[in-house]
Amino acid sequence: MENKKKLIVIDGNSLLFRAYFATAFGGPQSIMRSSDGTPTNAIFAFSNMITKIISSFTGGESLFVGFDADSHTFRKAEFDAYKANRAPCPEELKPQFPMSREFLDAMGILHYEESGIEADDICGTVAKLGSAAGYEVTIYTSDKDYLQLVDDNITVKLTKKGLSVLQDVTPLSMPIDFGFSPKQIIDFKGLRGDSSDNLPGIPGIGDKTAVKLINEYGSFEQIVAAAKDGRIKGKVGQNIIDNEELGRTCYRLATIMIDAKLPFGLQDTLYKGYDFASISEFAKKYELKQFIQRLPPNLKKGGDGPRRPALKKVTSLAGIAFASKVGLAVDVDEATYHDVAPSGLAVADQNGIYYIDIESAKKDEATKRLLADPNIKKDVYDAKLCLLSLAGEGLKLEGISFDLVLAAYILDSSLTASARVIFSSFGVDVAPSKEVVEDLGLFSEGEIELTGNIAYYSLALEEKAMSSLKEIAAEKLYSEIEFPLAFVLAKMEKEGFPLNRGELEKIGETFKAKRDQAQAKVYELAGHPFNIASPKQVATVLYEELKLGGGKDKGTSVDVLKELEKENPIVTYILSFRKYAKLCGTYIDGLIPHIKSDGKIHTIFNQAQTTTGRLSSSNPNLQNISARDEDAKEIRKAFHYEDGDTKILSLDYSQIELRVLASLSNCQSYIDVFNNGHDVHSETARKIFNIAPNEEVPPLLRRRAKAVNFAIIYGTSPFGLAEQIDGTPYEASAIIRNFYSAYPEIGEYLQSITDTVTRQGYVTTLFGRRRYLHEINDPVYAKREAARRAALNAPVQGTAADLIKVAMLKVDEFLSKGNYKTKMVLQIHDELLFAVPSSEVEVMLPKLKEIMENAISLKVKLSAEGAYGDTWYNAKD
DNA sequence: GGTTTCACG
DNA sequence: ACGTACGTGAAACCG
Repeated sequence: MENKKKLIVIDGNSLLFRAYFATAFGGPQSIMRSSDGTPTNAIFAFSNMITKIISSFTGGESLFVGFDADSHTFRKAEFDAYKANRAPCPEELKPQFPMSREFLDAMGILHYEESGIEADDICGTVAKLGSAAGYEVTIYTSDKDYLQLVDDNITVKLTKKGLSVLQDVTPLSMPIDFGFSPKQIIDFKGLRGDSSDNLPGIPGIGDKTAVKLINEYGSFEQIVAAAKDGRIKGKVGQNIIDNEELGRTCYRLATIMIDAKLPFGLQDTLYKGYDFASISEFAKKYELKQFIQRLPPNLKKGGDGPRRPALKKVTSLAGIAFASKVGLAVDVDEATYHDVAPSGLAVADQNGIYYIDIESAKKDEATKRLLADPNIKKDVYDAKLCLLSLAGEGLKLEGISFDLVLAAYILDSSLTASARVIFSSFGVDVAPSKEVVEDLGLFSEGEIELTGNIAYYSLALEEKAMSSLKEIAAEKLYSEIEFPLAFVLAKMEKEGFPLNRGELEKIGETFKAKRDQAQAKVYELAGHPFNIASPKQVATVLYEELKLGGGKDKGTSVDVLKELEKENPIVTYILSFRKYAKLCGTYIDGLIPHIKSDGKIHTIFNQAQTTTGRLSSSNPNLQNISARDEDAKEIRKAFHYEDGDTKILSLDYSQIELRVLASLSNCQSYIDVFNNGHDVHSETARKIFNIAPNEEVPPLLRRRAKAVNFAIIYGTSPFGLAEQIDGTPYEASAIIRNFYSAYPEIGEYLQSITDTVTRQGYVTTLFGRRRYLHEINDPVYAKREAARRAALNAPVQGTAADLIKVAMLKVDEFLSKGNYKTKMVLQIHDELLFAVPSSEVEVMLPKLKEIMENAISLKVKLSAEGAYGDTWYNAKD
């Protein structure tokens, strides 16, 4: 069969309505909006649908969207009640109609509307033009009237549920699904009417009668004739005769025009691709963050964005005269660069982009010289990844001068760490455009082009990024903290942290045994086996079968199950199963594949991930190894060095976030608690519960005070605190009031944060790291409040993150300059772990403690506590 | 791919 | 009257 040209026709009104209601779950108050309150839910779903449709385009397809212009149509002129029963358009949808046209313009998609005729007349005309010209036409709509257009070339895709479930209607499927042929939908509407358009049809005729009559007599006119000559008996026949004209009117109104005069032709519907600058501006304007990622790069029109030279694939860099500063990118998977070798690398300057495969690079003296030459500066995207993935292939890299991902992270920590999104924030698309991929002819070559673009634009954007950093007064945060830290983290990742596989497996055996015991008890008490790992099945057993907690499904989280424990011992066993299953899955079976041939785990420290400035750890995450639960922390015993010499030193900041809060708020009485070496939770308990200095603080009150201190950092709410202290919100708010009267400066400080974020839309840490809270002025109260709490927490959590980063830099400098063998191996937010050979054990603890405590100067003393251990488990007092 | 649960700070 | 702690990553389920 020949390949027919494709034409997609979309009823814009119909789809936008669908898009709105498919995403307006919580009512108008909770729909998605941009930060100025503009509703964007329908646009979000509509644009996703369009990108999904065009994602299958390979070039040469046509695409058209028709809209209603207004309610003045020829149908309304003929029949005053036409569509008179329509519910008014939701207020939140109205502004999204012009936005959808804005979207289509930005995407380069032809759309049209005209006063007097409706979207279906425009779409019908375009579809039939396409059909006549032999196109394979697909119409997207939720309106069944369109079925009259179905022919050998036209398929209608009816939305069934939301926007994702579609029913294909073809000439073959129509009689099966609807009981008549496409043309007969009009006859059907003449008889039956259409309640959504307020067309009454013939009184007394419903779906069944209409289908029956159509099958018996064929068309509306033939049915009228049959009624008149008595072939249709009884009330039905009489009704047809009495309402002949009304039926005929309905018939006419249900007929879609296929000969509307349009000011454009079929050839104008050819989709020529989108302009990246226009569409990224649109996405930015309405804060559609994920949208850019979904854009099919092969449909981007070339020539937009800053110009760049064509990429050349080479097997040697010999003879190429590069500038003294180049852009460099490594073609490697960012999640597995410790294990999986890169495919190649790209080097670029203003005049050229060169890609060399990894095997050639390893053999090429010119490449090795360029990479290792500290005098040839390299601008990169993700220095740590470049450094380590090349090192893994024996390629030395020196002279890294700029890291775009870190600069972008400081400029906006909320951007997702995907290269395409980050570069798009500078107005550049690094995904290769259609022309380029076509020239190369091979899909896999896309990665090569991407690498080349990243190399080129990392260099090209340095100046722009640096001046933006200067504008927000964050160039020091970049150049004195984040950029140098990348090299420290690279060392830590490369060094790794030892984990003994055999011992871990042995610990795993005991966990598995306990898990299986718990499972057996659960099955026994439930009377049958089921999947305890499935929250749904657990809920069925607990609430439906055993009728616990009154038989009402309250969820299956730990808090809920703890409540139900006294009702039935099965709950205890379910909790036990959960715990051991989690340990086996995540910490035994999950960690084993990450142990490399050197007996170590090499995590990845994500430096441009969190919104607050913290690091995160992945592949695997070594920042959440069990520490609280007695059984679970046994796992830490398997982390140790095998040489019988190296000890693990753990040093952690005590109450770092509360100290930061004391300093930021300049609350002298709170500062004094720390500077006098007192226990902050006990002192807080004394203040808020009025405990005399000569009295002991009861453990319960200390626990409650601790919860209060945390509540303050997290953005207090009486309800949330009440939950934590097992009290009432009333009690909790009294306690919070007591706290603020004891430490008034803290209350004033937190209020100032609320004011600041509401006014300027972001908050900053002590080092000028910003966090934007776009939702702070959201019309939805809950979103606004969530943003406010995050804003209260961000300066505290973020300053603590900045602080330990400075400490890490100072520690690294100390260890390097002193030529010590001690290595810094892990960072866990307020804690640093070191591998210390016995020869250095004596000097290290006090020295590192001192460096950490004096890393920066706050209004409050810092304190770091630590201990050595043979294993991670023992590295504490 | 989104949701639930749970490990950490 | 709202709906209720901040920041992460991994595994498993489920549609």
